[in-house]
Amino acid sequence: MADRVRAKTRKDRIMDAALRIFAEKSFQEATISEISKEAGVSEATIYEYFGTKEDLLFAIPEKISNDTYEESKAVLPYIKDVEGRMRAIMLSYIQLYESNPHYSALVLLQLMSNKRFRQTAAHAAIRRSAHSLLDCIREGIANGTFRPDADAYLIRSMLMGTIEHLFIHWHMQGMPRRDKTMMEMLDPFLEIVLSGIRVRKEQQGLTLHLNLEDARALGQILQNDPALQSPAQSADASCATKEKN
Amino acid sequence: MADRVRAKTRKDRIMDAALRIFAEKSFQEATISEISKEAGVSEATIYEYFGTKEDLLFAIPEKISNDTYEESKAVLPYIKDVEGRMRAIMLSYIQLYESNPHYSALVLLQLMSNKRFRQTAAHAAIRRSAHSLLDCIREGIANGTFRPDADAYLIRSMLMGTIEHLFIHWHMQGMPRRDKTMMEMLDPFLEIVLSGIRVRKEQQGLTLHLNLEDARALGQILQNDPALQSPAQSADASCATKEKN
DNA sequence: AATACTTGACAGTGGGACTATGAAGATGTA
DNA sequence: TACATCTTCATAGTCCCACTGTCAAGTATT
Repeated sequence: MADRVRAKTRKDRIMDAALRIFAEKSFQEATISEISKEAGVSEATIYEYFGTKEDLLFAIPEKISNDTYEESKAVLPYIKDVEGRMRAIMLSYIQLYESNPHYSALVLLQLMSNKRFRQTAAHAAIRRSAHSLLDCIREGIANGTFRPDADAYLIRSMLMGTIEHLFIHWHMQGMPRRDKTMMEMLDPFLEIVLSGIRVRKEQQGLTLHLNLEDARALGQILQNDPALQSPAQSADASCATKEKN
Repeated sequence: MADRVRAKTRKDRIMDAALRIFAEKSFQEATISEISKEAGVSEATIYEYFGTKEDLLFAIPEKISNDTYEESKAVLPYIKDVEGRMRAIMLSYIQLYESNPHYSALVLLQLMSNKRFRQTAAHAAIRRSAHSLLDCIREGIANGTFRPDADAYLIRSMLMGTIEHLFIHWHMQGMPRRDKTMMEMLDPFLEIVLSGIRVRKEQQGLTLHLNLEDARALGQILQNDPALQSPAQSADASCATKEKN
């Protein structure tokens, strides 16, 4: 029993050391002997737990990927509106990547382009997360939040691709430079994407774009109209008016 | 002289073979001996032209990256409006990636995450292309096409990140599956991004959103107004009216 | 014909992933 | 305490591959 615990910490020590070294150097440039020294175990022990160097690599992201998916699966049902759910998913991605830079470096720089990684338990968890984002978008299209001609796959690629691109460059050109945090960029980013696929609220009615001159003229007309003299100065609550600048 | 030509074709044969093999397997799994057989030269010859396997890798994308940049540099000045120029850049990316799948696999899957590649001539050319996209966005912000609070870096990351994401997945999960071509997705994609950062045309005036009922009431009022009896039934040409569905 | 340059064949060298083996501990059980 | 089992380690060795060095055989160039 104490045995099991010991074994577990040993295994974890190996994975911790490997994560650090794989992320800082790269999978290819890291050596098993280096990892064994860093973890304080012998090389043979590493080969006992993980058959090959690549198996070790694939084992590392498994736990964290799974936990992240399970957590979001638990939380998402409580968020009713589609956009809020999408925002929550994106936020959890950003937080995951930002607070585990080694993990994100590993996944985005080393694993993303590895064909064998795609047949891995860790990748399955990542795919499930990505799928829940796709589901949100589809639901938004189905329930009339988003335009029916929106391409759900494209939207998801925009959301994920942008975040991944930002983090890849964050990792590549040394992390320091970056005036804005990722978190601060999320809402402006989402607003651009979502505003581009939302169904316009006034779909059933009419939209008038007036320049200042014309607006004044219209105001005059309405003021002079006898039908409007009795109520307050504004016409009706159901006539939404939006000012720009 | 004939010597030089021979040398050049030999060098090119090596790079061609290497590109194919690096892209189909991967840099790590490819061997020099394999490339030498495919190119029909001896291993020693490869080491003569390219000092190391990695130097060979870095040499491959140099020409095509440079040519692409030079071509766009020649064409872009003829496109006056910023959005058209941005579309041209994106289109050239897509065409480059789509018609040279080996090249895009190499750049997106093998080189993107290689720190040493960033100090390479090929990467410098890629950076210049990316910079011209950034310049377009900044110009759009400066000349009032785009909103002044738009984040040029974010926009560029959206544009590049989405395309890269789409192509990475195109390469990874076997290229077949994909009902729409990348080209068909470009305009819907651009429209989402651009509509999210454009300055609204009627910024100086007023936008009225009316439901059907209110629109009819307004119509009544305008019809009854004596000031509007003489001209045609429509108010004024400068009053833009847009109908939705 | 003579010289210089290019290419190829081949034999190493070294590093690192992985295997095999047996000894030394650690743990559990009678 | 004695014995059996399981884990860890150290060591030695295999294999593969990038890379080096050498030399001989072409192939221009003069």
